[in-house]
Amino acid sequence: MTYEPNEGNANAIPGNTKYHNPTEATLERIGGKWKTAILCLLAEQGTMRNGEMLRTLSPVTQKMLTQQLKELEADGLILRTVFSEVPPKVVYELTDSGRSLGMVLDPLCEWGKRFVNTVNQDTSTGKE
Amino acid sequence: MTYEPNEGNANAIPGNTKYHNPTEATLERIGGKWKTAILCLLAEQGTMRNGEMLRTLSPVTQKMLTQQLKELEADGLILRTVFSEVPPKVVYELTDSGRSLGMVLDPLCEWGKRFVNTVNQDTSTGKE
DNA sequence: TAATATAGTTACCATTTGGGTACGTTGAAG
DNA sequence: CTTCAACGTACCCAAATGGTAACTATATTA
Repeated sequence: MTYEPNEGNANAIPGNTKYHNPTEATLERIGGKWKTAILCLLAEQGTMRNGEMLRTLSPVTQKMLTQQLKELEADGLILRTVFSEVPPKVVYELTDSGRSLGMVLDPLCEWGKRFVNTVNQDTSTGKE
Repeated sequence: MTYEPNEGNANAIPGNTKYHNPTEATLERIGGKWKTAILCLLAEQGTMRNGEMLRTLSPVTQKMLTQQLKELEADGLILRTVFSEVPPKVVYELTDSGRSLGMVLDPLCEWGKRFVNTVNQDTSTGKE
């Protein structure tokens, strides 16, 4: 009942050869370099403008921010609203779907804190 | 209380410039292509040998499997036991730390199932 | 003598992801 | 006429990740 493996089980994603289970589908959507940070910010602030995020998430670059926001929007996790003003104004906020991610991001964060406190120090993956 | 952003907050990881929050630390450990599937299998089966996983996770390749298992071991999530026999025998199982990941993988899986059922069809990220 | 089984390793290539720098748009302010 | 603010896009490069095929070791079996 925990992770639900690949093909042939009730949770396999029909017609999808890309993931082996729903877990990977989720990971693919929150896996970008700045995505959890962005989702975090929006969850806390409600709405935010491009410039605000750029400053808050520094040293993210405009390009990376735009890219991550686009992907999150394409996945229906955030809403982008453009105001036809000059200078331009664009506001981002979570959709219901994006808000529902709290349920998964919370445990991720909790585990991360515990992990860092016990195993501690960047054993990570042996890379770098 | 949800995602906990970067630098300067109580959950920032000390001396670590690699992640912005504990969530990313977790993601880095479960983010490999076959890792959730492997953790899944081990959670269900208890212990497994290399060959078993190779068959069960097909079409994973030996190289990828070895690589993912090595990383999981380095991160303290699984235990690798070698029996000095011929032909060789190696057995893998979850550590306590690895077992505790159920808490985070479960919600990931649940969200993935719901996501697929609602937004459905691979909107994914616009790539591919 | 040669094939078998197990659990890898190594070299090499392709794809994906992340990142840097420069440029574009628009109307108002100086 | 030039500059600024706000929000991007285009182009190009580097690093990380995923994947394929060939090679290794050794006791046992045929």
